Amino acid sequence: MSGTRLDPIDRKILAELQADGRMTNVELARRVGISAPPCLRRVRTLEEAGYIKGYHADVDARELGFEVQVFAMVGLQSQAEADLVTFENRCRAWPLVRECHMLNGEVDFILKCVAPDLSTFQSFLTEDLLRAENVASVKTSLVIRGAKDDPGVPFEVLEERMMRTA
Amino acid sequence: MSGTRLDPIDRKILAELQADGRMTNVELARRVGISAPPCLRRVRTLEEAGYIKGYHADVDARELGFEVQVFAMVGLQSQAEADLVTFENRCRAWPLVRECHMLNGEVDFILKCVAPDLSTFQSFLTEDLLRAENVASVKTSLVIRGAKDDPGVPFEVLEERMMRTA
DNA sequence: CGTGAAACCGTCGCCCC
DNA sequence: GGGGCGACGGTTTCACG
Repeated sequence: MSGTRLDPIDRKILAELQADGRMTNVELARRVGISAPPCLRRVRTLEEAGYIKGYHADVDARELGFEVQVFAMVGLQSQAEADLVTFENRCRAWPLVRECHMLNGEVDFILKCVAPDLSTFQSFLTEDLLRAENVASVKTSLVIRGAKDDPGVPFEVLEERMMRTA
Repeated sequence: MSGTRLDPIDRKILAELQADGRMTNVELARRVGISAPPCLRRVRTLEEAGYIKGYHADVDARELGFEVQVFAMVGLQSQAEADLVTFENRCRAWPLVRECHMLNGEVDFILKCVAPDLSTFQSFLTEDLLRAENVASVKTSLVIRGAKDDPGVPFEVLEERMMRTA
C-alpha cells in the first residue's frame, strides 16, 4: 500500500490540497485536468493510503493569545529505548508541547512549545519538563519573531528530482 | 479588528476546524450548537479577521519521499535589522527550508528543513546556506524520528486560562 | 476516466429575538 | 447585534457506460 507510486496527477492533487485544504472537489478536478468523480476517488485513495493524514485550519497563534513560542533542547540521562519512549509519551500528554523530535548529536530531543505568556511557559518548564524523570538538561530559546512557517513539503523539489532520475 | 474578543462559540469553531479543516459547515454548526447560517457567518468573520490564516492538507512527508528532516541553528555575523531581514528573505526563497524563526540566545535563527535524501540536504547546506553572505555558523541536527507533530495551538490551555482570569 | 442523476451542502434573503 | 427558517444553485457522490 505504501509502495504504491503516485502519478503526476496524484502529486498535483496533494500539492493543491496542501496549499488550500478547503478547495472544492470540482475546482481541484479542474486544476488537475480531470473531471470531478475520478478526482474524488483519487483523493479518497490518497487519504486511505495515508498520503493525506488530515486537514487542518491554520490559526493565528498570536491573535488567539499564544504570544510565546519556545524551542527546547532536551538531554536525557538514559537513552535506552524504553526511556526514550517514556519521554516521548510524556511529551504527547503535554498540550504546550506541539512538536517533539528525536535528534542526533549532543541533544536528544527538540521540542516546539507554545504558551499564552512567559509565566505559563516557565511554570511548565520548572514544574513539568525539568521535573520529569530522566531529564538531564534543558536549553530553551525564545522565538523573537517568525520569518517563515510553511506547511508540509516542497513539491517543487520532488518534481525536480523526478526529472533528474527519469 | 484584531481587538475583537472571541466568545466560546468562536473558540469552539476554531478548535474544530483546527482538528478537521474539511468539516462541512452543517457538521460544524451541529458541533458548536448553532444552525448553519450563523455558523458560516462566524467562520467567514474569523477568516477575514485573520484568526484563520488558511486550510492545508497534512501530507505524509516520508511516504512522499522526503526522508530527511533537519533542524539547523544559524548564527549570523551581523545582527543589524537590515541583515536579519536579508537572511529571512533568503530563507523564504529556499524551498527546503519550511520554517525559519529568529531566536534569542547564542544562535540567531532556527530552521526546519526537509529533503528527499541526505545528499540533497548536504548540497543545500554547503552550496546555499553556508555560502550565503553574513552566515557565520551553522549547526545541523538530523531528526532520527518524530514523536509528536500536532498542528496549531492547544485550545484546552486557552479555556483553562479563561476560567482563571474570569 | 467520463456522463448523468440524486442527495446534500453552501449560501442568500428574510424574519425573529 | 446574533440566531433560525426556507429556497436556490452548486457540489458531492452514486450507478453506469
